[in-house]
Amino acid sequence: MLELAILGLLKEQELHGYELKKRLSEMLGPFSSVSFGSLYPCLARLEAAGAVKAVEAHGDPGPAIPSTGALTGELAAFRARSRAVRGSRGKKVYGITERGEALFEELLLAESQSGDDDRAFNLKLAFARYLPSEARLGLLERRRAHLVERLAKARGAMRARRERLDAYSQSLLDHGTETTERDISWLDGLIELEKQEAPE
Amino acid sequence: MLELAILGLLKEQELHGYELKKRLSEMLGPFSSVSFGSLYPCLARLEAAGAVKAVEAHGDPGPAIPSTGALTGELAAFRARSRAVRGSRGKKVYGITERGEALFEELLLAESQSGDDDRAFNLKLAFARYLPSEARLGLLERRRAHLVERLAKARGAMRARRERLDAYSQSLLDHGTETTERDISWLDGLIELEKQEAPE
DNA sequence: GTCTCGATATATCGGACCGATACATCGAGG
DNA sequence: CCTCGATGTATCGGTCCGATATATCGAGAC
Repeated sequence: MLELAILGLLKEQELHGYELKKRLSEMLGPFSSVSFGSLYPCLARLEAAGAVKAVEAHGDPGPAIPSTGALTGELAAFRARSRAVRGSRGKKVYGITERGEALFEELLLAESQSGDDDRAFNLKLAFARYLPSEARLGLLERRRAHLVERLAKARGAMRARRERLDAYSQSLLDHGTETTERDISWLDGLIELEKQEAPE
Repeated sequence: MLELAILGLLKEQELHGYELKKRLSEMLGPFSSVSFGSLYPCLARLEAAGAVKAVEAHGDPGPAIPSTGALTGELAAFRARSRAVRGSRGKKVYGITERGEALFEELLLAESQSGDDDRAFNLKLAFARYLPSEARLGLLERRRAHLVERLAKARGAMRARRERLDAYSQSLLDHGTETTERDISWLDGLIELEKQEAPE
């Protein structure tokens, strides 16, 4: 799912990894932030897949690299190759390719059958402006259905086992249930808005 | 953190993997449930570390295994070895050891500097009855401080960048903020209760 | 009686993501 | 000049996950 986030941000603007992480954190809140240990490998994957591409670092091209001591010809050549694509502070600025745009669409539309459902939904909603209205509505309603199911299962479990749980676990479960209810109300608000804006 | 959950459940009762998963799901709600792909390797780790131990499967010892066709001596010997520790349906029932009890205490007290903070807190709260009152209060107040900090950071980011975000992202962030506020209120309730029960 | 189906049960595999860590450069301030 | 903190890229080991394979058991169909 990180792919989706990166591609979505690069759609608007060319960025390097570090900046990408900052944008991501402010987009999804300081919770659920992304680590470099995921980000850089993911960028490498996307580059290998031809979905993003390191672009010429615009702005100041940086000083000549102060070659520290004697460099073998090999290393000097490598640095020369890097220089074309790295900015002043060794930045590698990435841009999205056409393949990347296509991949973005695909990921955004995909029924997230896999995994991390909360994270995936939040991410998709953050890029919902790229979806046609009916797909947006579908996303919201699928999410709502999911939460309603969750809630039903939680209530069932509570009815069956309440007496076996101590006060802390009960409070935890109650709070979780309440949070899910509020999530559903919030979704209802968004769905309402969505329908108003596309009535027919 | 899965270790903590497993040890906590085995503290109360000897269980096998499948049952462990069910208990875990009902303890933490149907969200944030644990997969077998984590559970079994984790049980193996704990067994290797001497924190849990496969115990004699009580109840019916199961029928003689209907050895399907010809078995090599190797395989027959292996099955014989397993038989001692597996119940009727091939169940492997685990119990906690003294090392496991010690590990549980350690994990429960540990300042969860690492990782998955939400999950870790929920888990610890679910086992809070094993903590002395002041440690419980510490857990709650550390969590509260964490959320307050989160909230401050989120608000700061919002003030700075609100105009750059579309309506969907804004709604997402607002909802997240509100949820965090409610989490804090909930914690305040728990802290209040805790203080009433141990006033001096 | 036997056949099939769903629940019970254990286990492994590849992959995503994380925290820790290492390393280098830059700018501000002492 | 020098150190310190922010910027910046990258890798490593490990945890957890979903998918999948495999096998047994009990209930109900027929």
